[in-house]
Amino acid sequence: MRIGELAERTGTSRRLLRYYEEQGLIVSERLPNGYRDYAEPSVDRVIQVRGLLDAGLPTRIIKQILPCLDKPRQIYFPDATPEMLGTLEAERDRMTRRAECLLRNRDAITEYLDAVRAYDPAS
Amino acid sequence: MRIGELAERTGTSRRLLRYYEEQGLIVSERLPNGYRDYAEPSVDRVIQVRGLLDAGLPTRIIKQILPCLDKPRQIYFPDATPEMLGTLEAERDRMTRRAECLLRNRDAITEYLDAVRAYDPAS
DNA sequence: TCGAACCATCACATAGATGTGAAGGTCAAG
DNA sequence: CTTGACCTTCACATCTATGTGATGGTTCGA
Repeated sequence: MRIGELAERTGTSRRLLRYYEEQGLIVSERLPNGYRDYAEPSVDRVIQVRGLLDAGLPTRIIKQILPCLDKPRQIYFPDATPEMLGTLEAERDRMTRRAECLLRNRDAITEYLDAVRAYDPAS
Repeated sequence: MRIGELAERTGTSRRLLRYYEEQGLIVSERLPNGYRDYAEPSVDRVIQVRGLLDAGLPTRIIKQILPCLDKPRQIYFPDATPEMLGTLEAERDRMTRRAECLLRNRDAITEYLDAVRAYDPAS
């Protein structure tokens, strides 16, 4: 598919799709006329990327995480240097802390909303 | 305490503490000489703010969430407009989605690491 | 009293994710 | 053959969170 369709299906501007490609987060083939040509899995990939960006990860880190997400699992073991593995572990832990922070605060919001509703059931 | 101590205890630059105050995320008294004077709870507050910023929330939203986090619970019911409650609900749901995204991807990283380690137990 | 170590405000710079628009190529349908 | 809707690259603008440095006031200990 061309960039317009991918943009529409992922709710992402064309500008950003090109940016993600520039950052190495997605790839595209080129049609004979120079247009970008995306395979079907690009849709999920872009959605993944957007979710991670929205959760505060920079493209630099997302790029390192992406190989972990490819199913069918295609692990290029030789590429997995010890530093790389260390980075992944650190990021994984950081993601856990982030998620905990989000859930903790989310629960506080829920509590707050419940309290307000108990006070004024009309809302 | 003055800004230097708060900075040290929260691992945050003085510059950022002043910025958070400007954004309405923290408050401070002033000493007779004009220096900022922070109460003890500011430490936790700053840590909260940093966690939420790191999880991708903009200061604008964090500011709206903060009143939910004050314990002992001090809910200013008259301030709770219906729009405000709607915003809170929406943000709460967004936080849930963010956390899910983080945990999902974190699990994928863990799987990946396990697979690599199964291949080469040395790492 | 002087210097070091705080503090203040203010302005300018940077980096990352994004928007916008210019200038121009491709293609299909009227 | 022209028009409109795509696409390309490139450059510049914007917003937010941050760094950095200038300029100057306060306080405290040698």
